[in-house]
Amino acid sequence: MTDTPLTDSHVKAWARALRLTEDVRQDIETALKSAGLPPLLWYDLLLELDRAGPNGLRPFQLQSEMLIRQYNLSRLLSRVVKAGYATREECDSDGRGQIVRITDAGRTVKDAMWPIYRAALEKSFAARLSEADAARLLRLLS
Amino acid sequence: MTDTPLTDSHVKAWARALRLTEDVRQDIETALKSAGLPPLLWYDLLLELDRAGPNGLRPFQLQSEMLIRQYNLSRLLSRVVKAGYATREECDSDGRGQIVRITDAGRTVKDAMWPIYRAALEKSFAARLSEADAARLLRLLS
DNA sequence: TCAATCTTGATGCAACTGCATCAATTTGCT
DNA sequence: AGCAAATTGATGCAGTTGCATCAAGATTGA
Repeated sequence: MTDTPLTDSHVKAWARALRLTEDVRQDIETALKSAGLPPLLWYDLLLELDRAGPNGLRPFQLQSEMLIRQYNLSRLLSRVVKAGYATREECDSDGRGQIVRITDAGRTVKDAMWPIYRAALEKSFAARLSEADAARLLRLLS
Repeated sequence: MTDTPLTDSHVKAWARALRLTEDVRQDIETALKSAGLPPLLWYDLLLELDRAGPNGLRPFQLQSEMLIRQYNLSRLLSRVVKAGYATREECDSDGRGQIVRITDAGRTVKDAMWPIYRAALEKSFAARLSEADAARLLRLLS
């Protein structure tokens, strides 16, 4: 089963990548928090919901888009809905299911988050990686 | 202050990198858990302690090695010490401080974690990245 | 048809994290 | 020396996550 054996380069690259993403992510969370905005996870959710448009999404669809566990999404949705950034409605075609849609307030907050997110990315991520390197990185991970 | 402006490549590369590391990390955690072993964070700690040798390390030194908050390390240490994988002793030269050392049991568990960690890395990380790409990635992030 | 199985989503409980703050030194300044 | 400031580490509380499990509706198949 080991088509691609694990090499020393893999291990070292993994360690670096983990370090970097943890670090950058932390910087982003800190920036969002000190701007009085919700955490990064909410941004991902609102982004998906906004992209989905007026038809909304079923939670299980969100689950596969975002890297998140079912029970975790369930509770995240509770919080986000409670905050007024999304709505949960019953699903006509499936009695078990729901349809989740972003609200105007949700769109507003998402849009407010992006400049902060972006600035943090610039300071924390772009500062360590030239544009050329970012392009290479993107190619590597595609 | 924006030496390196944030480009579209940066943003996309960031999204990919975050996705990848989250995904791989999750696979590793799952593998460790189903092997009845402690989480990844413990491995990092035990690795640092083992590297430090018999002199051990001060918590604040561990803090700067690992990406972890002070209060978080404090409690992680409590758990790891309670599990018998490390010891906390008073520090002679600094009455506030402690010295943390790995125990034999800690070394044993660390060594038991590595094959699982490694196998998960192989399946989850190496499977998506050739050795050449891993080497490129490492170079990019160095 | 209708019972077994699968899918969708929620929740009680325990563990973990973030935040604010505290206590006990140690260090630095005058 | 003596006191303010900084460093080191712990902890109460609230919020979040993981795990196991549950409930309710869909689907499959004899």
